[in-house]
Amino acid sequence: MAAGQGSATEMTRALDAAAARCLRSGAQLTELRRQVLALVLETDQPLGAYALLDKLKAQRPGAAPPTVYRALDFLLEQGLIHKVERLNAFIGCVEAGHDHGHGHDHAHEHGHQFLICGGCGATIELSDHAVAHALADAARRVGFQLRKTTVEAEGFCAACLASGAGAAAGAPA
Amino acid sequence: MAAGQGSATEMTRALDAAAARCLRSGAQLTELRRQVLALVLETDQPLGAYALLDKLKAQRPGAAPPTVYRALDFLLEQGLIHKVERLNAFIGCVEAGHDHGHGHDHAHEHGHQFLICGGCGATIELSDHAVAHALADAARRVGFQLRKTTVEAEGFCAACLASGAGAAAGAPA
DNA sequence: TCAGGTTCGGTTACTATATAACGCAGGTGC
DNA sequence: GCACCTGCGTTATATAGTAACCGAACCTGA
Repeated sequence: MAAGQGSATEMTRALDAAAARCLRSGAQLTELRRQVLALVLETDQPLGAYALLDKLKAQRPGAAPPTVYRALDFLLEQGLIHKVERLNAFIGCVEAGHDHGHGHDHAHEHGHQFLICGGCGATIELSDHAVAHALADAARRVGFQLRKTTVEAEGFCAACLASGAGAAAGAPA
Repeated sequence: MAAGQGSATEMTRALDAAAARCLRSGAQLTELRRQVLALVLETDQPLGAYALLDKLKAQRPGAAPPTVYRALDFLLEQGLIHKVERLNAFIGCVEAGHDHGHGHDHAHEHGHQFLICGGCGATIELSDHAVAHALADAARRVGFQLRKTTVEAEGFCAACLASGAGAAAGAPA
């Protein structure tokens, strides 16, 4: 359960695509980085750095905080994962799987958004251009040059609303 | 310098307005909360909880982490300050000053956005409806009920771009 | 006037998140 | 060989945030 990648094969394919993408940008997806990426991808929910560290220790007993943080920094730079600021946690980038020729240049991020369900903890990644454009417009209007955007929201997902989990908090009985 | 409120008088007026607003919502702006709010307001840049704690200790020698965090939680609930997630820091809410009759209900947040300058650290608060609406639309489209949104961006402010601080990072020579 | 609640905040201890600084191993180029 | 770079192990520490317990102040109702 909680598998972001359905099968080992799929995972391998995703990791290889990531490796290829790194190479194209002159970076190297080393064994450590590949392990950390695999751990992030195999959980489709955001994973804290220390939760990740615990998992990593199974494969790499000597692992310490800098071990994971360095790998995470690399993966963030490569756009292979995202950080969910509200949770101080990391999650695979949905875009990273599809290998469109140029990758995205992490300077030309099209923007992404996270919706975090307070009921079940599910985190949904959107890639809504209207949101990205509205923010870009607002920034341009005050002469601000965007480099990286963080758009996150907390609330209730459709499933939790349907099952009434949102009712208690959203509409008091 | 770095005064969000131009004068002591202005600050007092802002604090009194905040107190009035708290009363209306059945809450109390105690001396501690008032001190913490004043410290946040007198710095127009985001302030970390521990930086705040240091300042607070001048007035309240026994202050400890829970002292500030409890006050900050209260001020956040009242909508008097915001948390900048990317910085784990707190900043006064620009809206809180103007005392429009009903306050805003912190359930009906109209949404706000922060633009954080990587050059000078300035943090600009926007209140752009287009951004808020775009996000609300995107959420509704996937059946997600928003409760609280976090929209933050890092980049370069107009002043830093003009003085060339952004050139190095934004447009390689 | 006293028991019972509530809010507020002091205090101690702790957990969680993140980074600094040092150093070494392996590759690359001269 | 020597200088340089990247990657990472290792130790220590900084920063951020909470849990739990306690007592003071203040209500309230009997």
